[in-house]
Amino acid sequence: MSLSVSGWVTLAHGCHGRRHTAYGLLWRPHEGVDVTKRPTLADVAARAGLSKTAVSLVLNDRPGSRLSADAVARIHEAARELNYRPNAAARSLRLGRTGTVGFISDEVTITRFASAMIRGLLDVADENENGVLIAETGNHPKQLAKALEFMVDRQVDGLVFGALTARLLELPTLPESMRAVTVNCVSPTVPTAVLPSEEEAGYAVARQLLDAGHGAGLAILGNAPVAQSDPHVSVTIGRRFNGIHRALSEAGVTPVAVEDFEFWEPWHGYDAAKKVLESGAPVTGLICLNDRVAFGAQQALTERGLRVPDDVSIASFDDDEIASYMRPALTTARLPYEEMGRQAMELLLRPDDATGEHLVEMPLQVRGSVRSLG
Amino acid sequence: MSLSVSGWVTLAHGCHGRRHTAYGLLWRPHEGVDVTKRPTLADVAARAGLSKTAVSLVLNDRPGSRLSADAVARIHEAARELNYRPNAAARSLRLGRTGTVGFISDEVTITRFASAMIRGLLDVADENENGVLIAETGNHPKQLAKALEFMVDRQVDGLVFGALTARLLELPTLPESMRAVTVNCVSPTVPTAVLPSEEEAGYAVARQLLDAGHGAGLAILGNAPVAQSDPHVSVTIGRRFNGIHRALSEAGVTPVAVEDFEFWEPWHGYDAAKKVLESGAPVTGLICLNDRVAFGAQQALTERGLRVPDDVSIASFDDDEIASYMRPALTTARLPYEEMGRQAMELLLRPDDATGEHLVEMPLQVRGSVRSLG
DNA sequence: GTCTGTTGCTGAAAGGTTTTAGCAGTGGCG
DNA sequence: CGCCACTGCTAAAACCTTTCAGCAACAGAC
Repeated sequence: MSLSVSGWVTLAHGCHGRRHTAYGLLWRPHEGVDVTKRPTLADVAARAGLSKTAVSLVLNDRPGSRLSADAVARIHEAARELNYRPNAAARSLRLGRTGTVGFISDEVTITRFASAMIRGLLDVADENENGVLIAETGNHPKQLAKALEFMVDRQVDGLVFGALTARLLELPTLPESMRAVTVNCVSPTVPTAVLPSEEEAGYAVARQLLDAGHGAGLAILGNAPVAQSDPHVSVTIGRRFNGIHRALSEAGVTPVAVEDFEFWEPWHGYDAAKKVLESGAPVTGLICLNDRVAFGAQQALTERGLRVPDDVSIASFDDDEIASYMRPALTTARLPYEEMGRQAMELLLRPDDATGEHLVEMPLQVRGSVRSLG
Repeated sequence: MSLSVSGWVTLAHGCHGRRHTAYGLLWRPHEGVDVTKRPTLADVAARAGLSKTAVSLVLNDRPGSRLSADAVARIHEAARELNYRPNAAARSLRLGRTGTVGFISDEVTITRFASAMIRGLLDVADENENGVLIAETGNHPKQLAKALEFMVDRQVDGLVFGALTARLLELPTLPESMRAVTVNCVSPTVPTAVLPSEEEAGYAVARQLLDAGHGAGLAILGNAPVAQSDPHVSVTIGRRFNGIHRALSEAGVTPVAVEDFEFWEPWHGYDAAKKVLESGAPVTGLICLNDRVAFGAQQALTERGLRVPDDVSIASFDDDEIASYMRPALTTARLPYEEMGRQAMELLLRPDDATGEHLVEMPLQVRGSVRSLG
C-alpha cells in the first residue's frame, strides 16, 4: 500500500497542491501525540488536565454546564492539537441516534430517470449534517426486507421511501418511533408523502395547446387506462388525465384522436403517431404523455416530412433529458424530482411532522415545440 | 402518527396482503416479550437461561466454542422468540468495523449519466452484506472534506471514489488502514483504480467504419485537444484517440475532416456536422466522440435531407440513453458503468488487494447506423 | 489418590460516549 | 456561627457487544 498517514485525513486538492486536513487547515501531529490511534475523549481530557465529563460538556456545548473560561479554552486547544473527532459508534450506542437517514427505493438511484431526486435528498441531508444510507430493492420484497432490516439495525434516524413512478407501495409497518416519508409514491403505513402536482400539470399542458388554437386538431398519445385506474401502477397518471380533461371540457373540445398505450417509450410514440397520421385525422397539436413518447412522435412526423412546430405542435410531460435535445426543444411539464427530494428530506428532518400529501408544482417549460395558430 | 408496531418490522407486501417480518415469516410477540424495547443479548441470555457469552458465541457461531446441542438450540429459540437483532452500534464500537462502505463522487449519483455505476456498486455491496453510505461533492473541496470526515468518523470499512468523467483527482491522503478504490477516475493517493478500456474501444469504433469501406470519407467530430492532454480533464480520452489513430494509420487513412471541440453536447455535434457538410467534404462516415454529439450530427444530416445510414454512417461512444432511441439506433462502444461499479466494489471487498489499474472492456453495440459500402 | 486433559460454561473487561448525581469549596445572609 | 446557594468540576453508570481468562466438574491415565 502506498497510502501514508498524516493525521487522520489529509486533503491535498486542486492543482495547487495546497494541503488541508478534513478538520481544519494543515493539521500536523503535535508533540506527544500518538498518530497511530484515533484519539478519544479520555485522551483529550488527559491533555487538558480535566475529566471526560468536562470535555464532553464543552465539546457539545451543553447549556447548563458552568466551566471556567480557562477550562473551556484548554479543552478546545487539546481537542485541536490531538485532532479529536468523536467516535460515531460510541455516540450512537449511547444516544440511540446516528445522524444518518436511509433512502430505500425500487430503482431511483440505479436508473437515470429520477437522479435529481437523490440530489435533493442529499443536499438537504447534508445541510442538516446527516448522512444517507442507500438501498435499492429492484421491487423485490426480499430485498426490501433486507434493506429495512439493515437500516433499522443501524438505527437510522429516519427513512425515505422512493419510487421511480408515483404509485401505491405496500410498505411494511415500521417501528413506531421511526420517522418516514414517501416520495413519488404512497403507502398506507407511511403518513406523509410527497407527490408531483399532476392535475395542475395536465391542465397546464392541455391549455398550452388549446390557447395556441389547436382545439380543432388535438390528439392524445399515450392514454393509459390501466395506469389511470390501478394505484399500484400509478396514483398520479389519473390526476394528469383529469387535468387534461378538465381543460378540454372547459374549452368544449373533443380530441380528433386518442391513442391508448400503457408503456411510454419512444417506439410506442412513433407507432402511435404513425397510426394517427395514416388515419388521416386532421392533427395540428399533440399531447404526448411523456417526453419519450413525444420524441418518438417527432420521428414519425419527420419521416412523413412534417415539421415541428410548423405543421404539428407538441406538448408533453417530464422534462426528460431528450426534451432539451430535440429540435425544436420540447414544451413540457417538468417532473420536479429535485424539489420533491428536498421536500421529502425536509419533512423527515423537521421536528414538526406535517403528515399528509405534499404536492410539488410541475413547472411548465415553455420551449419551441408549440406554435400559435393564426 | 398512524404507524403501529407489531414486532420490530413487519412487512406486508404485494397485492395479497401476506404478512412477513423482516427476519422471517410472521413474527408475533411471544409471551413475556416486551415489544417496546429492542431485545438485547442479555434478554436472549436470560430467556435461554445462559450467559451473554454463550449467546454471543452461538449466534456468531464461533468455531472454537463448545456448547451443548441443547444450549445451542435454546439460544436459537430464545433469539427467534424475541426477534433478536444485534445492535450495530455496539458491535461497531467493539469490533471497529461497520459492514458499511462509503461512495464519494463528484456527481455520479445525482446526475443521470452514470447511474449504472451505482447499480454495480450496490449490487456487489449487497451480495457481501454491506451497506453503502453515499455522498456527493459537486467538485467542491469543502464538500469532499466533509464527506470524508463523515465517512471516516463512521468507520466505514472502505471507500469508493467515483467521477462522472474519467479524470485525475487530487484526493486526500487517507488513514493507512482505510481500503479505497477509485472508479472512473484515478488519484495518486489511491493505489487501485477501475477504468474503461478506451484504447481498445477507439480502435474498435474506427475499425467498424473502416471495415465498412468508409476510409475515403471519414470525419471525426469532437476532437478535444485539452481533454486528450490534460489528465485533470480526462485520463481516458487520450487513449480513445490513440485507439482511433492506430486503426486509421494501420489502414493508411486520413480523415476528410476533423472538428475540434471539448464539450460534447448535441448542439456541438449539430454545429460541427453542419460545418463539415457545408464545407463540401465528401463525408460518408462519421466518428462521433459520444452519442450526444452523434445525435446532434444526425439532426444536422436530417435537416439537409441526408439519411443515416443510407447517405452517412455514424459510429460513436458511450451507449447513452439516446443511442437506442435514435432511428436507426446507434452503433456505439458502451461505457461499462455497471461492470466498473461491480468490479470496484469487488476489489474493495476482496481481502487480497490487487493494486493497479483495472480496465473494463467497452463492448461495441452494433446497431443500424453503419452501412457497408459496396 | 494425584495429575492431566477435556467439556461446558461464565465473569468481567473493554470499546468511547453522554449524563446523572453529587462533591468540595466559597461567599452571602441572617 | 449556621444555613443556603452557587461555582467548578468529577466519578461512575449506562448503552450493547465481543472476547480473554478461567472455573467447576468429570473422565481417564498412572
